[in-house]
Amino acid sequence: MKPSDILIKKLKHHSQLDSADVAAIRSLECRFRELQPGEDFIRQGDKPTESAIVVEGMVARYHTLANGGRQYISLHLSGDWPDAQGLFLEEMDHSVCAVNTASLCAIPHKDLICTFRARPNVGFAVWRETLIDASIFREAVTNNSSRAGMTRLAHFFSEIYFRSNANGLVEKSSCPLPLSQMQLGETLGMSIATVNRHLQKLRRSRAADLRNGRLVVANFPKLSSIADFDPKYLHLQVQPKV
Amino acid sequence: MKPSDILIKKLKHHSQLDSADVAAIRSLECRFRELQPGEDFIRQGDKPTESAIVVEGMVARYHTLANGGRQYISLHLSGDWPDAQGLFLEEMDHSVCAVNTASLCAIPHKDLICTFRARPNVGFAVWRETLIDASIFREAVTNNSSRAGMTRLAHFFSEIYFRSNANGLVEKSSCPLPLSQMQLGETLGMSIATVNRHLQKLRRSRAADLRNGRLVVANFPKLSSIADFDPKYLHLQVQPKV
DNA sequence: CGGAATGTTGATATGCCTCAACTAAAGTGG
DNA sequence: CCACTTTAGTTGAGGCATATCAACATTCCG
Repeated sequence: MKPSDILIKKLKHHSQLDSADVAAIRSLECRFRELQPGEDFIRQGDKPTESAIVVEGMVARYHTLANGGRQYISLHLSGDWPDAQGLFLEEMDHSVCAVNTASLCAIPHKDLICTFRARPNVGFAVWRETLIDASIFREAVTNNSSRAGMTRLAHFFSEIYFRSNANGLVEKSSCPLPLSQMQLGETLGMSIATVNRHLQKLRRSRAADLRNGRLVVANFPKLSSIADFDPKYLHLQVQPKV
Repeated sequence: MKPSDILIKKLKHHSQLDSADVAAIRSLECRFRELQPGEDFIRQGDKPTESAIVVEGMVARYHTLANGGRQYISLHLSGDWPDAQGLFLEEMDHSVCAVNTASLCAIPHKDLICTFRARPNVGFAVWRETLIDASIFREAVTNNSSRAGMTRLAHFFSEIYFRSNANGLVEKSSCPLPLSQMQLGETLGMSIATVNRHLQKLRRSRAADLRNGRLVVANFPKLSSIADFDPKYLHLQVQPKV
């Protein structure tokens, strides 16, 4: 599948595009880039000149803290647009790195903006994409601020599983999630020990488990109910087959 | 000052608008609405048809939790656009309420979108505004997830003070912040008791204090340093006079 | 095969939550 | 205008969840 087709498919999840819009997207030139696990795509402080779509693998946004630590903000799957947030910003306020081996496809901002001028609907679709991103950030605020450890972990898993399903990445009730427990902790704002203990509890409850870089969801309804998960904030239509 | 002028001023903080753009914004019809303290402007689940600009007072976004509790996501000052996030979303994933008495000015989505089609630059400016919002959400994730209580409170105060200053709301080293300690707790993900204790410590340190609905910042550099605050994520140019 | 990264477990410490009592301030009605 | 009620702020005691630290097991990788 061509990168632009991945993108078109994603945008069509929530937006109407006519054939001219689709053609405009297809005609965008894009620069391929393969990243090694942990490699940065763009850093806090950089001035972005292009935006990238994830073609394969998983990519993460993160903040670097004063003490050198990391706070992961969001994860991005194939078809996601992890730095559309930089489209109209002078300077990156966060970094974007590959979690596992990932390939991205970068489109210059000027080409994008040119397309948005010519075909406002394409701009609106990408704008909507950035708004859904923002909605995911809001949910992360709520999740990390007001849910107990166990619920928080389960909520995070529910979201990843739900989004992976929408992106066609679920196979045999599991999806890729190549995070270490350390990284999980840096995502959820808890220590590695706590992550480990909650993870074991979740495993024993037979709702979900994280094994070999994959999230295995044995019982999604159970997981969602532990998680207090309501997918409305994802603004998607596709529901996982229970 | 006309509502559209407040908006134009805000957008010009970060975007270039030519005279035709300004004229297009000025020509938008807007419906005034006054809200009582605590009153909702729009609720989670509603289907938004218009977007509002804060003219006066303070407005907040929040999530309603399963247990009936609240998580405040962000605060909005005069000139802010607290539900631009709903512009391209079918259904609100959060609510927006007035914190104190507030007046808003609501513009129908269809008029806005029409303007964006005619004058892409206006759309890009508003888009940028929503991206700055998203950047503030990201910082809230980091603040609430990985900073200790004291630092977290100080960071929140620093942000409000900095943004208020950019919006011309600072007078004699203080700005409006009509939140109860309860609401502060629901913003920062801590209990009211903890908020109270940290607040007192901050007061004793003579960096900042919250009195009579105003945030009084006696020593902004000190507050920022307690807060580990770096305003880059706000993507503004205006710095408070120290 | 050796070393590094990751995961697991236990012991201890501590920050924060919960609850409860109390004070202070603000709003309300007689 | 005062008495009453309500709301917000303050303080203390106790307990729990989570952080921290340390040891050890396991897996991964060169």
